[in-house]
Amino acid sequence: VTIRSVAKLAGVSPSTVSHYLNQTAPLAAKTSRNVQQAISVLNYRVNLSARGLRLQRTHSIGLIIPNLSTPFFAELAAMVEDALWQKRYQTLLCISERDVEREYSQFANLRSRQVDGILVVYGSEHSKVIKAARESRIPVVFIDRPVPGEFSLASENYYGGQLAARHLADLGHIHFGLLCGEPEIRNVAERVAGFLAELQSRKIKVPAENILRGLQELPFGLRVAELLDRSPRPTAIFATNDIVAIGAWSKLLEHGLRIPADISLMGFDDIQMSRYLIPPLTTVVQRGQELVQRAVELLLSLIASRDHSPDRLPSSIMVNPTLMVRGSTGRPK
Amino acid sequence: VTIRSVAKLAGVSPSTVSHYLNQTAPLAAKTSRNVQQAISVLNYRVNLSARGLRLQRTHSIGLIIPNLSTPFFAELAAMVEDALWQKRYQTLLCISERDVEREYSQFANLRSRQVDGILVVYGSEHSKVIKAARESRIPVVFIDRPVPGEFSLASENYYGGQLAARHLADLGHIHFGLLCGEPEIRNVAERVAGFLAELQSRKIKVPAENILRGLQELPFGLRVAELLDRSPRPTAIFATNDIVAIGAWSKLLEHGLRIPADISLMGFDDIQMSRYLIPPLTTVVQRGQELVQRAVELLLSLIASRDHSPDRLPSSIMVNPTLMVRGSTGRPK
DNA sequence: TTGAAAGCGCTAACAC
DNA sequence: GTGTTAGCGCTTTCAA
Repeated sequence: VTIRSVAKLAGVSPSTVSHYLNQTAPLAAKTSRNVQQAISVLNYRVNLSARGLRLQRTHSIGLIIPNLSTPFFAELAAMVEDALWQKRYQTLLCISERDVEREYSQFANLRSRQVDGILVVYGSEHSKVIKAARESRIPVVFIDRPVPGEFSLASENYYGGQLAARHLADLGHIHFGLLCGEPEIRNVAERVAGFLAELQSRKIKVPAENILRGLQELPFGLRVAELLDRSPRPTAIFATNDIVAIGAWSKLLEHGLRIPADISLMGFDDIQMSRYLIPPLTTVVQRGQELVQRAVELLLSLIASRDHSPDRLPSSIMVNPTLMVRGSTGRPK
Repeated sequence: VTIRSVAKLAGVSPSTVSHYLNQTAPLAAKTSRNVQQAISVLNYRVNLSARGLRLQRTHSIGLIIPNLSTPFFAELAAMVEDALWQKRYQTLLCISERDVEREYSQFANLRSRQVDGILVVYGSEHSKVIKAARESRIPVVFIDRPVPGEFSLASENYYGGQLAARHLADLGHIHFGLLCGEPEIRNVAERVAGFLAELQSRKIKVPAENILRGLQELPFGLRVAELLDRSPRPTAIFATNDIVAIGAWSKLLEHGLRIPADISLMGFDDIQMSRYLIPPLTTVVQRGQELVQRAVELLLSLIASRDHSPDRLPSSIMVNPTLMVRGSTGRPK
């Protein structure tokens, strides 16, 4: 059932139906009614594939994201879908698994599908998508990391690391343990750098053996046990994301330690779950909602202005994280 | 850059380029080379929007899912994206938030976009999507609940509830507490029914006051504290999903109870996180990977056979859950 | 082995 | 106010 069949039934031309659909010309009341009738009789629905071809606009956006098993990413994805749905855009989901090749071919595929724009939470510093974005004329906005020369939004991770250190040091902690995700991930590296820099400015050193490295996933947090053997034993643990902190939390409880009486624990991200642990997790809040909101607005405005205005200059927007003090941190004994 | 420009540069006709692209006719080696060259010079990529219009096949699938904040759903969504990507299909993501109207308009929108098929994890027993699916000719497969008269895959939740009860009763438990999600969600109701039926067959009664009801989300699990006041105090707790069990787990630890020495705890789903708690959670495994794998295969085969074969008869495939005994359950004191 | 031509369903000048 | 027509980029007979 096409626009033609509707036109035929209503006794008008296809273009009249189109005008009715898009309110692109005033119709006689009677004509309007006839068309409306025909549409509902036939249960007609516009073919967006055809419209997309004609308009060179599909009203769809590609989202490339490393995974959904990291709660922070799942939350981002959901916020993106919601923001786009509000604007009547369809989300095309691509999970890259941080695989550079996969990510790249997903990008190419999205372009082939004529999406109006692409949102990318990229997976690796060696992403080929940046170059691809630069070479194509399609609007792309990067989320979660600053990308020089491209439109991007990211959290100021270094500052977030500083916030964490400041909070713990202000409480009086001197002996620290760190659970660091992959140092190749720049966000992680910056959180750690900010954390250590803040401590250094207070003349506090963290011994190298107190800095553990592993994947940014829950099981890595279990390795916190290793830090308990150090002497002096750390009185505060900083994990580079919440999910690792949750792993640590679980292990610490198992060891019979009380949080925060015996040991303080901090994370980074503020995923939903962090609020509900007992004690709830003190963390550095990445303002995901703001990141997504602004990214979507930016992307849609780039799309809107694409044909009309001259090229806007790319810029990286940095969103400052904030400190959320909950129950998992306190003064050292 | 279109197929025309490629044709022009290569000195052939558009149809020849098309034949090259789709290997739908043998080309002279030399022609092939020319076309190949022109394609790479112009960096041509086929416009899938146009191809979709022409072929009446977009190689895209819609996925409607209640949310991504429930880890089980996030895992399902990721598995769907992956399975479809393997088959070179694009996933169009729609999050319904269990909102009947939203879900319905997402379904309609997906149809307008000419997706080849739709996968729906539906949000409510009053979903309008079932009716819509029945009235449209588009292949639809429901996941997570059986839908009479439609293609669907679901876990045998009643049996899963029985498995849980059997395990706990076999360990010698007599006094139980239940944390039940929304009873309007049929899956939940069936898990509970199976659980209670199995106990009843063993002449074990669960007092009504030991059955708490709430949302299937983590904070509800915290209410497990209420069950600790009952006398006799329950020695085993069954939650209708893992995330609620995790909430309970956290609260129980806070109360200084040892799991499973003082109290046993079971969940349902087997989300990734359950493996990493300490102690790891004994749970009923919903085989999400199998659900998704079979759903995708079914959907694609429906799509493939749509024009050729006669209509296949819809059927509900029930996947039996399995028991995963981990550390959170043991004999009562 | 290649090309001409029609058409997928829609929109938008432009004419009436 | 409404209709005619061309064309978005592609595939696919059918003919050469």
